[in-house]
Amino acid sequence: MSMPPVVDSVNTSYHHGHLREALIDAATDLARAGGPEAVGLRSVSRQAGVSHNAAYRHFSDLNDLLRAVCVRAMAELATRLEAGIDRVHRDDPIEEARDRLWACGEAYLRFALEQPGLFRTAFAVPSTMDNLEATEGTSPGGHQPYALLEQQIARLAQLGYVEPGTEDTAALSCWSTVHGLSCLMLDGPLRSLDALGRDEVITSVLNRTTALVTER
Amino acid sequence: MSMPPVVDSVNTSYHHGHLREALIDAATDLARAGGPEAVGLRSVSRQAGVSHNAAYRHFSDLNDLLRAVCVRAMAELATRLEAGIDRVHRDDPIEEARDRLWACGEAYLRFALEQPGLFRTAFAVPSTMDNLEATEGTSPGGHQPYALLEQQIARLAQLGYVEPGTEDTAALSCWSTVHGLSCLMLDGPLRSLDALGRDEVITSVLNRTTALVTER
DNA sequence: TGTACATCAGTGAACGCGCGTTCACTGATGTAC
DNA sequence: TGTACATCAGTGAACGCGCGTTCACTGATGTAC
Repeated sequence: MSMPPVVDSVNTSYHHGHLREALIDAATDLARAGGPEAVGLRSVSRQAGVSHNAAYRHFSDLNDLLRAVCVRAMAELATRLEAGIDRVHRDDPIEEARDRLWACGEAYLRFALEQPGLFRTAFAVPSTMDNLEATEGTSPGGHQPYALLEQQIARLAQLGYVEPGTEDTAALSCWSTVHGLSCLMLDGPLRSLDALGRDEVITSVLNRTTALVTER
Repeated sequence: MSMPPVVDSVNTSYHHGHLREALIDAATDLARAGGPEAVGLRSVSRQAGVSHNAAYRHFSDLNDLLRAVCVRAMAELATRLEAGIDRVHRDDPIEEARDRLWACGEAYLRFALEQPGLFRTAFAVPSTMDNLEATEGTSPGGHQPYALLEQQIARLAQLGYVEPGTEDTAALSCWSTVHGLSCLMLDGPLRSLDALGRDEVITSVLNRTTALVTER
């Protein structure tokens, strides 16, 4: 039951020791560079410097590996959101709550633009055809990013700036807007915008969206 | 210069006559069923009942074919939006304009849910790495769906229900929201919602979004 | 403490698949004289 | 009107690729006695 030895340098021994984690790391690198399409059992094994069959000791098949990478990517997005939120401190609690909602949306968009591969991977959860029970895991509540958004909305509701009973709709609307703008700028018709145009669009849409939530 | 003969029944002759259109039709069928990933030169040729090389007489390569299918899918989306908008007639012009914006969004979401394959295909325009000039075609203005949305916003502005100068932001926000909700329900964390839950979410988010535009 | 053995975690060869693309070809069509 | 010929639009075989997966294997580890 003892932990396998930790080897920081390149492991040349037959037994790897941390292959599962190493494979997810490698898959994340590939996803970062090329999106979920770049994640394959062979490509990942190659990236990890291991024979293409070793992965089967740790994942039942490709989808199993993909799921793990999606979870990792989603967690990375959540970390970014949290960092963006925690950076905001204001004397006025109302101002703080509003700016934190804003920062949450901005971090989401920045992550999408700076890490398009990972962003797409986070949402490329393999279809659940072969794994019915996994359906439960796809409810919005289970997603850390959504939970963070809900917290900001809840805080605003607490301060009386969101009509009671409309928190869910407010959160879903915000999420939709920010997610949609991300998609439009990544793959969609807004993809050809330059950095300046992007910033303008981001600012104006975020202002408009948070204004909807906070003023009333 | 005469047009090739129109053959309605299955064409058994060596020369097809309308192969280009037939290939796009076949590709659209495949995209409808399986999304853009299902569109390949071989699969499409097979679907069209033609040897896998014939496509090269009409398309320079796979991306060329894919682009044609994207255009077709986007046009089909636009047709749906137009139908949804044109169905709305009210005595009060303000009510009409607001309901038309609502209908526009609803048609967008319905198309995404009813034709997920085509919807994803519409936005899966091949990357422009190999075709620099195509970049110009990806500005939002060139998209029929966006143009239709802009018309509704412009009408509301004309009636004094959108602050002058904010039309662009309003349109982009609406588009982002509706597009984002589509993505979240198709591939994303909202995919496991049942029909009833979807309808609730759609209604509440659309109400909220159009209210933002029209009341003020 | 030493040894036999089960178990685990890797390796490497092989299978079959569908793909995009290229090649030489052939059947059909249209045109010049 | 008839014929020769260029052009066009298909065919079918072949190449090379990367993929997921299976198989028999082997080196390393841990455990029972």
